[in-house]
Amino acid sequence: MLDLAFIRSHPDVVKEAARLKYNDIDIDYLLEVDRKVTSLQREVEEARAQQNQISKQIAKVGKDKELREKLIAEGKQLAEQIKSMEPMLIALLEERQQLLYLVPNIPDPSAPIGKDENDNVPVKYWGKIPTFDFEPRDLYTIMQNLDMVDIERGVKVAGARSYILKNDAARLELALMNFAFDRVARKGYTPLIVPAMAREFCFIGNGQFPKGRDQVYAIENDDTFLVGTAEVSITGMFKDEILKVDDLPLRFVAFCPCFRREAGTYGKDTRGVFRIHQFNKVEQYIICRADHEESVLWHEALLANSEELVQALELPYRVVNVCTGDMGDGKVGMYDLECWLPSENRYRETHSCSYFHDWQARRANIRYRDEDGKVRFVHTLNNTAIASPRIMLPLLETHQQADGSVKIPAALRPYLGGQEYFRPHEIGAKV
RNA sequence: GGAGGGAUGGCAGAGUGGUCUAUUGCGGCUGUCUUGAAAACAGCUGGGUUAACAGCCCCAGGGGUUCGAAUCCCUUUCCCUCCGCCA
Repeated sequence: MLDLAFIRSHPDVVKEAARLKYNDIDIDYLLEVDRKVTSLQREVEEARAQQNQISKQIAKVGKDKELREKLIAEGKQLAEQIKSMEPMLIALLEERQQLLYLVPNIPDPSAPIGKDENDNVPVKYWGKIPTFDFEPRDLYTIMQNLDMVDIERGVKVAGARSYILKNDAARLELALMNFAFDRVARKGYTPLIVPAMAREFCFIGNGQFPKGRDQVYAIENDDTFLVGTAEVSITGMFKDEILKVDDLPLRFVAFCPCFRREAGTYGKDTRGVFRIHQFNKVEQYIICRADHEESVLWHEALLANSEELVQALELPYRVVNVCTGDMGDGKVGMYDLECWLPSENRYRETHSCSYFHDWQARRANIRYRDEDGKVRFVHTLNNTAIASPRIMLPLLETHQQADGSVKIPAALRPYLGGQEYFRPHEIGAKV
């Protein structure tokens, strides 16, 4: 959410941002609604001020019955007048609020201008693209050979885009979570395990609602929804709080199961476990002072953290600067980290690193008192640390061996009891 | 799931229909005093709205009664105690 005062004074800047983000919000209409709100609000407030005056007089009047009756009649009339204006005012306020939720943030001038992921600009490449002296298998085949996954029974239990990780894949997922959790926590990020279900305000706060409502599972009979990322829960944690500037920045590394409906993706990435409804993720999240330079600094730091993780997993990757049309309404800037996927002979997204300035903070009303005692909205940022099974695609494909086994990167071995290779049923059994 | 009790400003805690539309204490800030600090004393000390304010709004959220609601009524949420169930 942007500052309404900013939209009023810079409508053209906001319109341009909406254009760059392919967002069809009608700013002129918003401003028209806003004008109606302020004029009606003034009328109501003036009537209320009068009413308050009369109430005070009534309290003081004492014995004079005649005067008392007269004042009560006046008060009654004002009460009715206010009552008649209020429904319209409430409706207008609500309409303005809903429109405000749809106004995108202003992208940073450094963000590439473009429509979709094809316009994202690679800014960094790391690692050597692997070559194989055998015919490399794709993830699904590797997992089948190692008896790591049961798609059919997953679908039987939970429907399309569901899966069951078994044997070494199940162990690998936990190891990956632990690996990322440990490594980021050691940098001073506070480890959290946050709720996977959250109330509506959390989703409005992080920007998932109202626009992305169709991507979220609602829990019947309860006012909660399943989160698609820990970011939702963490934003909700600090709703309506005023933080101390000395406590900033708050840095978190959070584990949480994630749920996504993936509505409208039928036929996309249907094979295997690339695009699924439920997965596990360790997320990085930062709340810092309202300062652009500081936001940018942390944005780079978050990216560097993820790069270190991926480097430790010995996975070639590239970083792309995400273009305006692909980055989402709330974001000022966004990097995607994409790992090389041998089976597709291209890079695919495994991490997403964003900064928001105060766009989320305004929605969730998260503020801090700065050194001068002034209350300001915080800045928020987040980035994936590791998401699985998505990361298994590059991991298992890149490190596969001619004999069908998979070599485990050294950095991950401590989390797998020192194991060096995944081989069929070395641990676990056929089901 | 059942029964009961609660929710007030950073914290504690008064206030059960209007006479200052939030008493007071703690904490915090400033000043006096002091070489400095402590103590003592004095003053200040929530958020929002608005171009701004002496205006208006906020006593968990929403609705109602009333000329007037922190206060009365309904409702939702959350917390606490007890019972039941339970990993």
